[in-house]
Amino acid sequence: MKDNKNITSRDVDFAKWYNDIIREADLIDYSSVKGSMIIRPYGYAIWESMVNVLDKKFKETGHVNVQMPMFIPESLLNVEKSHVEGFAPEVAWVTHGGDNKLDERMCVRPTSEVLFCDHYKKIIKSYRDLPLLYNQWCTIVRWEKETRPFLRSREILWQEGHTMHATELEAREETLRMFKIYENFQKNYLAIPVIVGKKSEKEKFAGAEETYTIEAMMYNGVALQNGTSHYFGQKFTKAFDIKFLNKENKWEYPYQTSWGVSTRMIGGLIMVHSDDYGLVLPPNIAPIKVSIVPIKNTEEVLDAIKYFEMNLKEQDITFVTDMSDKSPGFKFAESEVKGYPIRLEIGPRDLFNNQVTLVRRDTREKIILEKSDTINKIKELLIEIQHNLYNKALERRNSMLYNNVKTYEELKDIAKNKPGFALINWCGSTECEDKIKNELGLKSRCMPEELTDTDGNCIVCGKEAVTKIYFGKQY
RNA sequence: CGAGAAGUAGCACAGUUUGGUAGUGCACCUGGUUUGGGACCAGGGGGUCGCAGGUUCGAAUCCUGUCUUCUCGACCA
Repeated sequence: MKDNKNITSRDVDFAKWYNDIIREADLIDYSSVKGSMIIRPYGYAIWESMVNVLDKKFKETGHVNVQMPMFIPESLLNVEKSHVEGFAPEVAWVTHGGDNKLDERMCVRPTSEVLFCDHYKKIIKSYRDLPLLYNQWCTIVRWEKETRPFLRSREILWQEGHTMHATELEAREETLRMFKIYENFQKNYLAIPVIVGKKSEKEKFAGAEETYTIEAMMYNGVALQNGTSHYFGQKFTKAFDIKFLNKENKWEYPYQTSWGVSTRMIGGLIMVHSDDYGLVLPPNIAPIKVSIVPIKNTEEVLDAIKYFEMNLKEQDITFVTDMSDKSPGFKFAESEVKGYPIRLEIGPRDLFNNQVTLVRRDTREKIILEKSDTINKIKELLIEIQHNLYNKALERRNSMLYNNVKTYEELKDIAKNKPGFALINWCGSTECEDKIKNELGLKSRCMPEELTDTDGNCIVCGKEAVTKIYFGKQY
């Protein structure tokens, strides 16, 4: 069996492979606006699958959905200084309404902290109004210079949670609670092993006191920031003069968080699991779990298909049946391109023996089994494929993790010859961080909480290290 | 935003050097034969050659501008 003839091999040209997968699986189309992609039905179905899981988890933790305006008047964006400095270079401005120039220009939201604050200022009066746990599903715009499908676009489809709390402790707990939900989601649903931790001062969100990040490693060792959760303290609430009366009848500024994930996760999903035959989707997130392929349209085959369709429906297992007049070989290839976790081949030869052929997408192994065992085997396999994909990704990631880097020379060698993440001792200074970036092209990923104990000095300047931190190339 | 490459049918590309009626493969439609790893035969449809100017009797082809895509960098959460 040969590789898919329309897909460049992953090991030959990773970037081209990535674009080929997206095209062949019908995930997106390019639009006439740079970096503003058209998400096609199958791509959107993957996003919907993510939305369904996350939205449920948000609601379980007490959050409610709202919809804010998409425009931000310039004066509103300017309220919090470090925030506007971070985002101003990449916002799109609306200057006209029809032919009339606006008195005040407005940007298209690059993120909605200030919109929420503007609203919260009006509705927060008492400690009884807190906590306020809002989320919105929406698109935002950031005028990126270089764009890539899913990984970096100008228009971004995402979710942003914005919450207000009476105490610092509550807000910090919220930041970590949502961070944990993201982490578990990526592990358990996307089957992506992630490295989590705090961002450095230099890399944190504009306006945040602390940024927690989920860092995923792609097949080629490059990092993808796949979600963030921010603790703001009272920075914005003071800037916006948002106050509430506490139980002692005294004015206080509430504490704030925000957190978000985007369709970038689809890019991560592709670059972690997919192969030269096409997309590979973990069963827990795949919109369609089983593809049914009739080998020949005989009466027995059609009857068997009806039987399986009925049973799958009963078990709530999503499926597609390819009844087109394409040849079986075409249908096999097609269901591999689409990444359906399990393929059920039904032909006269198997049926004659009361059997069917099952093919798992992750290993492409063919399994022949009794017709009556099929549904149970499918249920079993969906779980096994999920685990296998995670374990394979974990093994691969660990093979590109360098946790024992002691010198700058070693780091240099990794930057040049070994794709992946390197964990180093760091003094905490932006100077040393910049030096690594400028000389080696690596950016800091995060400081993992459980690995903060240092065992030496900063490998850049030799001063006492205050933490361990991962560095790597990023998308 | 800098350097480089590309844009011709849904996809992949030839044609551009040397200006002269738009091509190939796959995909698509119709009919038939097929069907266990991308079927075969016959017939058919589809492109103002990214867009806008210019040069010319005549532009896919030459010139200018612009947009989009890709690669590498810079920027960027």
